[in-house]
Amino acid sequence: MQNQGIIHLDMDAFFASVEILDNPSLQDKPVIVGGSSNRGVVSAASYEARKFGVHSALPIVTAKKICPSGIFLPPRLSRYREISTQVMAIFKRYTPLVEPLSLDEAFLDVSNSSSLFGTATRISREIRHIVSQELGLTVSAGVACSKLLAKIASDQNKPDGLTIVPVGQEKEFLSPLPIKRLWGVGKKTLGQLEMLGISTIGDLSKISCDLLQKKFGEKHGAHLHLTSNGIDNRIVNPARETKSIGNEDTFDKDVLNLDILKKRLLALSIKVGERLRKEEVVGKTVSIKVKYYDFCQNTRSATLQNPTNEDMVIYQEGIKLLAKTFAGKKAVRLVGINMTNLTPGGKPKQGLLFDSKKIEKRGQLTKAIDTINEKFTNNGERRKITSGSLLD
DNA sequence: TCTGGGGTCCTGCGGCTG
DNA sequence: TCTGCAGCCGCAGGACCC
Repeated sequence: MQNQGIIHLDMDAFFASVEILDNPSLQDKPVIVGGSSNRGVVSAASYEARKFGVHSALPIVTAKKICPSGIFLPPRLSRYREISTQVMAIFKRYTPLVEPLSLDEAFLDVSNSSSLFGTATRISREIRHIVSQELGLTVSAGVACSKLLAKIASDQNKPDGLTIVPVGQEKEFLSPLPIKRLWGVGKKTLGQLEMLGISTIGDLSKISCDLLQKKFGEKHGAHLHLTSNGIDNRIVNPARETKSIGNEDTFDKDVLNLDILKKRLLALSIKVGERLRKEEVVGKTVSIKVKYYDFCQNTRSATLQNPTNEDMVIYQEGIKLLAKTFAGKKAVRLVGINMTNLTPGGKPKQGLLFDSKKIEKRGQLTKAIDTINEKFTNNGERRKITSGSLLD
């Protein structure tokens, strides 16, 4: 018999709840956290705002129309990160096996914690109580024998709910649920499944793995078959490595001017470089993303000879890639830059031997700039100074 | 409604290499 | 020397998640 030792914990309307926590006069008001410009979307909405139909990913413009009394606030990511660290620390009092999925949710494997703290159900009750007492926030929990079921369960009784999937009743729990509740079923897959006349997880579980693989590809098909049958053998992994680090920005107005695009790309390269150095990793593949006014998008990537975390190297490669897109010919809405192929290493690898002094100097300069920015930057989100050479 | 920003993973294609 | 093939890898795009 499988052990019912997996808990999924999910903070309720996290960003909005933190805003209310910091400003209690917002209590019971429709708080909407989202992008500062009218081009943004909703990141989080309080349950009061949800009564108006506001939900995450809804365009801000629409949210303002359907909820004119809404209190619209820009996101304060550094504050949310701070609270998230405190929440995760509470989780870790019960088990070292905590796998954060994002700032506001995590899986816990408490299979080996029962002698100290009792059953998974008891632990999840206790955690919810402590988070509420110590931080003033509510969290919903799901308890089951697998990550898949725990995650679906935590969503059953939101907000401030606890759902337990008893061992042996996994199929009964899953069968009547709509397929969109399944991890990996988004808009496209949902449409295709509906065309096959499938509406519940129970319906899907009756379809052969072969057919699903033909329709959705080998991996995705097999995944749908297994999960719809309640099979999920993934373990809780507390040490998941970051695979990529990137930043992107949407312009207030579509941009045709290449100089403006390059300047934004520079600012983004600096952000990415800073983050790589902070994480003490170097990246080997640079990718850029360009989204045009018509929402078509291009991605271009190139793999460097030597991995780097230097702003200038990232930027220069980004510029080369930008030249391979329609930027400058077609108005651009968004530009982004991303590093993948990450490996540990604080120092960028040297390219040519005779460049070693220059690289060392550049490294020292970059480090000094990072230190100054760390000291003086507000919220860690806006860089105050930069290396003049980067602007050449 | 008019569509962000941070990611992960997968698929398909084409080039390179043995 | 040329051709065909398989396997690998880089690249581009897409779907999905929060």
